[in-house]
Amino acid sequence: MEKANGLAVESDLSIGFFGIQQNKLTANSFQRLITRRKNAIDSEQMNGSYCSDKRMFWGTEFPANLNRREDAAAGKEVAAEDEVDRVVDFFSEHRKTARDDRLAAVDEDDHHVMENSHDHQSVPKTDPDTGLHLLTTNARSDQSTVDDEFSSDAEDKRAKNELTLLQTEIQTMNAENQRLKGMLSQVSSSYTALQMHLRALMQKKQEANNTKEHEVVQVEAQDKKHEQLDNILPRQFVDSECPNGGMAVTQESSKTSSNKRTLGCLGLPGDINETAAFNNEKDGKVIRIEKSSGLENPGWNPNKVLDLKNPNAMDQTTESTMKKARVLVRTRSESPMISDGCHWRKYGQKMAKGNPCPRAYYRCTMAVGCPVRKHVQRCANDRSILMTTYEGSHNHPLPPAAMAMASTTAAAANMLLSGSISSADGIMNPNFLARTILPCSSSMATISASAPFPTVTLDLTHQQNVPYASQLPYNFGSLPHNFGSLAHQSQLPQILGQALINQSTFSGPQRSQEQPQGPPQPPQLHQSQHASHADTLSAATAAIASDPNFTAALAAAISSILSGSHPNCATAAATTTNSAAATAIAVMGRSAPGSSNLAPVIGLLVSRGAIGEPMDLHPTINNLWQPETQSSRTNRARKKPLHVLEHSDQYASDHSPWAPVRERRLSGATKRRNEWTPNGSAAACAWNSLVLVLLGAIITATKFWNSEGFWSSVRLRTG
DNA sequence: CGCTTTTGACCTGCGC
DNA sequence: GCGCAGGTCAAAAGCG
Repeated sequence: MEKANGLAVESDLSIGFFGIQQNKLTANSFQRLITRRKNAIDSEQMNGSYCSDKRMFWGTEFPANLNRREDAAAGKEVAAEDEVDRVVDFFSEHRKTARDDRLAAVDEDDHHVMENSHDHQSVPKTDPDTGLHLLTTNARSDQSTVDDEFSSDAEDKRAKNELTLLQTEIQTMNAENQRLKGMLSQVSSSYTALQMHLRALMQKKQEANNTKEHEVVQVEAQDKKHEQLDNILPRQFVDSECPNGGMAVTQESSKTSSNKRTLGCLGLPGDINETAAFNNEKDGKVIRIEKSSGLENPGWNPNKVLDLKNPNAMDQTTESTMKKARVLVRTRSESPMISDGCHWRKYGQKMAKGNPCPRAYYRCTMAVGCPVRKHVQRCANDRSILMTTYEGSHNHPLPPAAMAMASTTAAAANMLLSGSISSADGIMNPNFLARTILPCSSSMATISASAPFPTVTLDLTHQQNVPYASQLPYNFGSLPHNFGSLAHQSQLPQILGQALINQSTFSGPQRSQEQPQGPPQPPQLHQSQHASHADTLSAATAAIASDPNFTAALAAAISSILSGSHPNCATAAATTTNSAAATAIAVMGRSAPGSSNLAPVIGLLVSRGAIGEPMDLHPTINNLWQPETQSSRTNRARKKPLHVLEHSDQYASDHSPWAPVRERRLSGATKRRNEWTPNGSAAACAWNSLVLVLLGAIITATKFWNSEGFWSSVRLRTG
């Protein structure tokens, strides 16, 4: 091996490949060269490759930006790597051809080198595909140096042109890849919103039509179907975590029937139960595909499509990706659990390594089969900090009180997921991510991504000055002090303003663009008035903080929306006399595109005690309000006939999958136990809700804000 | 008695 | 293959 211009090259063979011919050689030196070349080729054959380390080869012509190994280490995109692979294969093929030619030429040299050495001419071979000049016996060339240099320059230029074209193509494909990712993200968001809407509608319909007689008929029909299926299979499994439409795919160990696991849920429509089974010969397990009534599956998930040839592939990819995204909320709380508006059932507790405090595991019980889980643990270093980690997305309508946390965590998780997809290892630089997403949030919240699970951390522990119940009045009029801690962050208004700028769906009424210095005014709500948004947001912040009638006005506006007087936040904001309320509606209404825009505001109001519990506002949510507990689930299962249980646990409580979990009469003590908001910290929870709402807006906004600039910069840097 | 919480066993993935 | 750690299940204990 030799060094040339500081780059590692493999003797003169590589040089020959690039058309760099050598000078005239004497007979002796040529003989030595041939001997050396043959040794090199023999060595190459023993190693099984001409140039075992691609970096040596690429190092001469392809600088670091096409270095595969370094790209992988830097988190290069898969698509880009594929492209590089293609390039590598492309040139490897040509190198192989050139090598064969050279081997043949060297053999020939052995016979004729002595007598014909002076007469030999290099025989350039032109690749039919690329036009690259592949010289086979350049060492014997007696062409002039001038000709050599001319040929070398031409080949260099040609190779560089090829490289430029390839690099351009890679960049084009990267750009297209990002566009597709963006489209996928949008489709996913739209699907989620549509799914929620569909569930609400179906539930409404089910409530109207679901009579007892109908249920009995339905169960009998299901029994018949199951009897038929039981003839085919000794036992079937219906995964409770797949209450959605289509198929539930479970994997059953051949040794024990209790050892099953869900492979995924197939989004296949149809109303006839079907079951198929096939053996996975590799691990001796039986794969069962169960197709149940589409009407019985509220959470039908078209994202999950099973490839029968590779049943694990897509489902596991999607599922693992979604499951791995976590949102960690750090709060200061003395209560065992923060109030997030959802109902949870504790299903386990475990000592985690490195922390003397146990970790409690909870499962969302607001709907049967909801995949959302969380675990709660106190910080080892600071016991006053409660760390709540959320995982998964709710598959049911949420009460307004739960929307603040849910929308925030969902937005944060989506942000992380959409970003991590573009990196090879799925992990972003924590500091970079935090700085990019929340540049203003150093004292409010921080976001970080960490291994092994991509985790977004919403750190609310810096609000140490936020008074708890005893100090924080239930009046927004007291908010200036607290809100000011946010508002004094000079960048916050800009961020929120950017949120308005980047969310173009809002079409609120135009108002005066002039912002008087005196009493704060509502923000400019039209998207064309981008320039003033930062200022108007700043004014809005002050308006919310200073207006004592904010809550009442906001509640009135929301009531008008719910009663149908106003179809959306925009019109409600336009008609609300209270400027701060109009601002809040406008901001919140745009904070969660595609979802229930009012929900965060309602949740905020509920938590503030301004309006009643959500059942007073929304009949659909009311039906899902009662939590399920483990024992109720267990007992419900015990009391139901076996055939019902075998079909699905979820149907045991009610023959309709849309029906809520059976309500229970709770004793006073139980009710007290079920009070999620701990005594004395309700106001703190309300404050957290407010922060979470703002965080949701910020995260959602910056997701769009940075969708091009941020992620493309990451790609460019690694690409 | 009905319900919740506890807790040991079990499962699964990962690193060595 | 083994051990470890995180996560889950479900029987049993505890509570009102």
